[in-house]
Amino acid sequence: MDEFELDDRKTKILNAIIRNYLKTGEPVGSRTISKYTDLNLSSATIRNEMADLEELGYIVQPHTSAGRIPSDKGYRFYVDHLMAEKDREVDEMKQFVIEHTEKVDHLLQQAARILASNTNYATMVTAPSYQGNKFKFIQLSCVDEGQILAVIVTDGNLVKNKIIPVSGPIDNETMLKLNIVLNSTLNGLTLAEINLGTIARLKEQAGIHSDIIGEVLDTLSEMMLQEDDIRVYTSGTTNFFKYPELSDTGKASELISTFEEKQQLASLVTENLLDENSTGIQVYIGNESPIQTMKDCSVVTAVYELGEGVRGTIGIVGPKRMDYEKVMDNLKVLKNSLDGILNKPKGKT
Amino acid sequence: MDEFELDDRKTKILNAIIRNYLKTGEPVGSRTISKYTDLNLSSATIRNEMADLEELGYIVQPHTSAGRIPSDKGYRFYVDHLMAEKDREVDEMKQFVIEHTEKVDHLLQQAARILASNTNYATMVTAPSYQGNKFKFIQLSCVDEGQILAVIVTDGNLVKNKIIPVSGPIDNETMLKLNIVLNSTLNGLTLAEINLGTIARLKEQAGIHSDIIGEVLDTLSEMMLQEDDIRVYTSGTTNFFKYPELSDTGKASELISTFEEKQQLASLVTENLLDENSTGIQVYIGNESPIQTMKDCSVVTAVYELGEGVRGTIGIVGPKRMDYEKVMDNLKVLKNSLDGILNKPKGKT
DNA sequence: TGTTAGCACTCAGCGTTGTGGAGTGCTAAT
DNA sequence: ATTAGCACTCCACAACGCTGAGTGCTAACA
Repeated sequence: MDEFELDDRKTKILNAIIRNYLKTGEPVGSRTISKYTDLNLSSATIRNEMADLEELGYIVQPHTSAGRIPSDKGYRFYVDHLMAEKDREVDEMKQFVIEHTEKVDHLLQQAARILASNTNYATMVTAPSYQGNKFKFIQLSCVDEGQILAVIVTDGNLVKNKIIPVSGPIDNETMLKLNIVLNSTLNGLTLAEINLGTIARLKEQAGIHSDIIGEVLDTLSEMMLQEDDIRVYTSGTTNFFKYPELSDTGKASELISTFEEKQQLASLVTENLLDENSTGIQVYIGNESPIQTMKDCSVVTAVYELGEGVRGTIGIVGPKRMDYEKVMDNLKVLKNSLDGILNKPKGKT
Repeated sequence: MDEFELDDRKTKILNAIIRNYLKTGEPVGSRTISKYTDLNLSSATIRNEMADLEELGYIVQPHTSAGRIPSDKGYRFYVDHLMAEKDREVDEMKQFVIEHTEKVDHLLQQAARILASNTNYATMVTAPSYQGNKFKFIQLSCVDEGQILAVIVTDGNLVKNKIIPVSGPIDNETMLKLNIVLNSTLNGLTLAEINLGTIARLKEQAGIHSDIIGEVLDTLSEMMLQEDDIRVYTSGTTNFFKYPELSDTGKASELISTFEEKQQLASLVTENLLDENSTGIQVYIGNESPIQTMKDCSVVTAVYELGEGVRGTIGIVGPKRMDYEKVMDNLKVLKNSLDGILNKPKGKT
């Protein structure tokens, strides 16, 4: 649709402007372009074209008699049409992932850190969530007179536990029975598949201990709408200071706050997790981002899938003039490394 | 020792200087003091005394013809001798804690947040660690052919789990036996009390499945030296920008980075956890802090004890001219609220 | 002897000014 | 359609000078 309003020369000029701006961060003037590009045009000609491009909304002028910088629309055009695909920088990362498969927590924190130091932007990695995950195993045990421990394992081998207070002690036999009932009823179900019918049936079978079942199911549903519990690992938030356009007006510090309040980040990221099975990479430019604080930033996210249904997100937040190619490359590589890591045979000898 | 080199008047003047500086953050001049203090002295006299105080090392001059600001030694004298003890600001916090006892994670994050918004400094709260904690309950279960799940509960109701891969399937009976052996042998022991003898005995009883026992014990010891896994919740790191003496030279951004690398914070805090049973509040001024990044800050920490042996730390990091009274008050209150929370009867009706 | 008033000196902070460079838009020539 | 040239705009930055706050020192005073 849009791309027809740009002829070949305009496209080239726009491309040159953006590339240049991405590098320098300074408004770029007509003279610069007239030298930079292969099509040999004088600065005056460029000026005319730039005036057109500005009218079309692809670039803007911070003030009269300054060069031009890309608008959101300009950036969008760039990532959609102009950007080259590359495949480099694969090595380093791949190794890193393979080596540290033991602890998911550390793995992800590491991932965030490397990504940040690689790109010089702020990064975040959300821990896998239980999206559409099936039950594998549930176990209740008495730890104490008034307390029982519920442990829940899902298909992706994610483990969750909760201590449930009960009114009185429960004998071993009841415990065993409850376990059997729970396991046989719930096994193989996804969280979403538990409905009132299931619950009623469970409670019936549990007899006098239906209250415990209730508690257990509560824990389950807690797991479901666990938005607020999503673990988010961040790194390189101070990178915001490296970009004057962000660090100037205290925006950087707002952004850092946002990164500390991991909840918000989580929300940014969950919508991708749910909506799509698209394995693609999402780019939000400026106001396209759902988080207001980031209206002067670009956000690039990717979904990874550790194991069957166990999904998380990687994200990078930087200035609009971020190096999109590099960022997307990095994301792709990391995503590939993480994908299916749980299903792969362990690296141990 | 030191305090004898200061007569009464010098003490009063030093006190006035520091209090004033804490409020304003500006170097304080002789004239200000001559009006501020009750002892009616002219600015000239004050100047003489200030010259003395400077020679003694309690105050310094940022540059000629500027007022004086407290040195580290001055601050130290202040917190040790001059500071008034108060007991206010108890209300708000107490309530907060009582209401949200469900999830420790959230509780602590909340604690950090409130503390930060209360004090306007950066705060951190470390999650409880298993220091000297006793076993209460251990359970192995088969989740899969090649995998068993080990769940460990400690005295403080902290739950830890790990999935252990095994070579072949294990029948239910063996499982049961292993559980019994583990529980009966380990019950009531602290992590430190497991020695080679215990291990040997366990393995012997386990027979052919001693390898599993080995794995379990590995998990246990992992829990022990879990320094690197200490959870740290931070909040208000951007508060550093509120204090020019920190935000100027990019120190703030270094500090924020330090707060992102939670490991370092953990190390700052663990020494208190281990060394002392002192329930006191620690104050590090400037270079007294073990973390180099914080040489221009003061750090105040307190140890809380959620339950028997389940300890964590609360800490506040701010400029040297922080409001020590307020900070220590807040820490005390929060500490009191957290202390013994696990042992208290639940607030539910 | 301790305290005070007065004076000369220092220095950071701030607003003012002016200059240079980069960039634009427009017009006229090619 | 493209280009060269010119006048204009505006930001960035350095230089300047002023002001206010503060000191140290000396001389007078109780």
